[in-house]
Amino acid sequence: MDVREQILAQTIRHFAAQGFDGTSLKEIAEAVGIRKASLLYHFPSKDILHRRALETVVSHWQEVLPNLLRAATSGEEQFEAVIQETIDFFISDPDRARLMVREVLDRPEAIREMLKEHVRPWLAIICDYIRKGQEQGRVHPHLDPEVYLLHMINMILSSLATFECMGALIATRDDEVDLFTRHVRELLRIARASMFITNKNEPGNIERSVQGSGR
Amino acid sequence: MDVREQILAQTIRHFAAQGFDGTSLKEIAEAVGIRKASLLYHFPSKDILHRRALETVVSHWQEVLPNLLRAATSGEEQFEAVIQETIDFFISDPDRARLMVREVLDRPEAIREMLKEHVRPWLAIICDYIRKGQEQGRVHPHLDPEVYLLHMINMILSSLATFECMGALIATRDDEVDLFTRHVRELLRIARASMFITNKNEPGNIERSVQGSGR
DNA sequence: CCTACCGATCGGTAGG
DNA sequence: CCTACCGATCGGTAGG
Repeated sequence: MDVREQILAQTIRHFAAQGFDGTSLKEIAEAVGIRKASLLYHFPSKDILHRRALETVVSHWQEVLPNLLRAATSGEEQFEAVIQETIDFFISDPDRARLMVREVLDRPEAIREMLKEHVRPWLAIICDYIRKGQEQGRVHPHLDPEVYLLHMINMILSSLATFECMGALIATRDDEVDLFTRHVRELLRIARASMFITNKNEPGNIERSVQGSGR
Repeated sequence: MDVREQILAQTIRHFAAQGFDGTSLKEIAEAVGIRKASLLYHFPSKDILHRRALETVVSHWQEVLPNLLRAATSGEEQFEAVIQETIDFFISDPDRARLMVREVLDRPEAIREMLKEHVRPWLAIICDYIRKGQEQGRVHPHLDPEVYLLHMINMILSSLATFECMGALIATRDDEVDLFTRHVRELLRIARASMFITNKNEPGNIERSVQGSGR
């Protein structure tokens, strides 16, 4: 891995843990093993470094997104596959979720414009499928598709961003299931139960997400 | 309102919007209309100011919490009253939600200990009522009580903290219902539909929350 | 509650 | 990729 990539990786790590204002260029440089002035040769300002770090996360996401949408073109299993893929993406590196939540809090206007331009069109497509499900009587008639999806995105992002801390509220049980697996399982159950009209409400298969985390 | 209260109010505002590291004592002092050195007479360090600001929010919450629990002592309506009260508390000042989410990201270990000591005992009480509901067949048998509550707390907190930004993803409709009302309505619907075994899935009455926001 | 001031650290530049 | 350095701002103190 070349220096530029190392800088970006450490930037994401540090910004996710301490935020933009809480991280100095010196910290990042030393985590890479160079001097601050050398870092500023690769990225001429802290703002530009910040922008490039965000682009790294967002572009990874935009590579995955088309696959999600292909899976979302029909019924119940496909919908769950989308939720599962989204969860997997952020499980594979929780710093992505933390960075995005911080960004929403720190620069709401900039993210607003980004969402409008790059996320809302994709959301509209999924909403159409949800409305079809409502016409077919498979999806709860009172569900508000746009707002439902917003809540799911928000729940996935922030529950993974805060799990390490908020998990302290969950009591350990005597069975073999670890906290994180229960967390993801319940997340999927809530998404499913609040969407579909059905009697079956089993936990379902989430083996992939468990393998995806390294817990 | 005396100076000390003004300082705390402006501290909560600024920390919520820009975070601890992104806010200087000079900014807070000038928002109150005094000099930085005068602020440091009332609160001898930035860390102490931070602690007092947090205590202000948490103690407000702890005044409200017993009322919630009293409402939570039985059936379906009571449960919804608790969710509604929690939502109302954070709607009445969204900075509370933003500050708490930031705190979880910035100081996870400190918050972890706080949650274990002050929140987990209350949660255990609510969990018992959920388990009773499961025995009576009113609550989904696969629901994981602790984890479910964690997701609800997280969803309420972070959806209100990020609504102003994330709301950009919701398309405006032609009817009379504004975005924020739809947001809270869907939040309640998800909480209800993922918990109770029932056919009725109406939006329900959320007039209080709409009045509580000043939108 | 103020003015005046402190050392430390910040992001960034010059020059090699 | 480095050393050496810049002005600005930070949290905090002295003294009144």
